[in-house]
Amino acid sequence: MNSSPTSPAYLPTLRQLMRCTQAFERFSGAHVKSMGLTESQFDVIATLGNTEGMTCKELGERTLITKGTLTGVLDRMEARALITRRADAADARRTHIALTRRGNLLFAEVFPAHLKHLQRAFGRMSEIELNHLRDGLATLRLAFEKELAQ
Amino acid sequence: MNSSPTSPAYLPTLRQLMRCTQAFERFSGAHVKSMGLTESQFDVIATLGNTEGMTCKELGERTLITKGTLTGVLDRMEARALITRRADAADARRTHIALTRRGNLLFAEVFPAHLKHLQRAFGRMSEIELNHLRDGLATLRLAFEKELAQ
DNA sequence: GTTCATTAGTTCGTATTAGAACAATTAATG
DNA sequence: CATTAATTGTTCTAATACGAACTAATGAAC
Repeated sequence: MNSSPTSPAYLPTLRQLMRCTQAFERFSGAHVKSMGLTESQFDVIATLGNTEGMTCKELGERTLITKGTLTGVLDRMEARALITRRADAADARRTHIALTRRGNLLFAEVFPAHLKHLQRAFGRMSEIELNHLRDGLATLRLAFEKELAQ
Repeated sequence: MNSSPTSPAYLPTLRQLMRCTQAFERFSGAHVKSMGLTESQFDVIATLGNTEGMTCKELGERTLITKGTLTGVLDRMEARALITRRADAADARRTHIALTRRGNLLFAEVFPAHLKHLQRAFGRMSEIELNHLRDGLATLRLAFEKELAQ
């Protein structure tokens, strides 16, 4: 049936990883978009909410957005007056990013609503199942990172 | 510490899902790129390899690339003479995509090499762990798709 | 204290990415 | 058969996405 020399046993897991992530992005993205934001923009707002703000570097690490991409995302959010860029007094290389008053209002509106939306899907799994899944994902992630480090 | 009304229990799982997928894409993408392909182009080659070819629709469903994106990916692969587009005789709406001789040579070269590369990371987990992870991911994916259908 | 290596952000080039609108074609229905 | 609905792929717009090169600024080493 399959001409390859026995398909690796890990392929179904990889396949589910990609399909699950894609399903999440469709499910989450559709809702976020209905609130006038992209997934990246929502991530930035969710990360900056309830904080004093942070540098681009830290924001990028938390949102998994690389710095080159982050510049453009922040440009558009700054144009919409959702965030501000402020030079760091102590270290002129750093830029401090924070939500504006308007950004905070949006955060308060969309963040709880989105958590509630996600809850509808995650609520279909038990906490035990979710914890097992979390651990399995963490193990696999470490495997990738260890191999990448070599 | 956290001003939100108790953070949902599913967030750590979601976090690991995104971080795991991103780690995979870095690990896989770096290797694929070293062979002169993008992740999407590799997916197309891997899907078309050892087949008679297929329509854009089927190719898109298997690779998880939406049709609007697929057109551009195929354009660039056609320009590199890796794939051909052939009109379907029975149904003029359909386009039949297949690897060229050159595409097949590339497939035979990069596909086994990439499976071997991935094996290094997945080999760090037992088959039992991988199967549990696969099942957990499948369950969560279904949860997203069911909610999306409503 | 000056040179060298690092770090933080921006800019740039190339390639996705999703979704909506579109054209061409086929199917379904009366 | 004619009209309508559904399907397939392309085109278009806006927004990522990544890495490499670049600039400005800080830190390290001597």
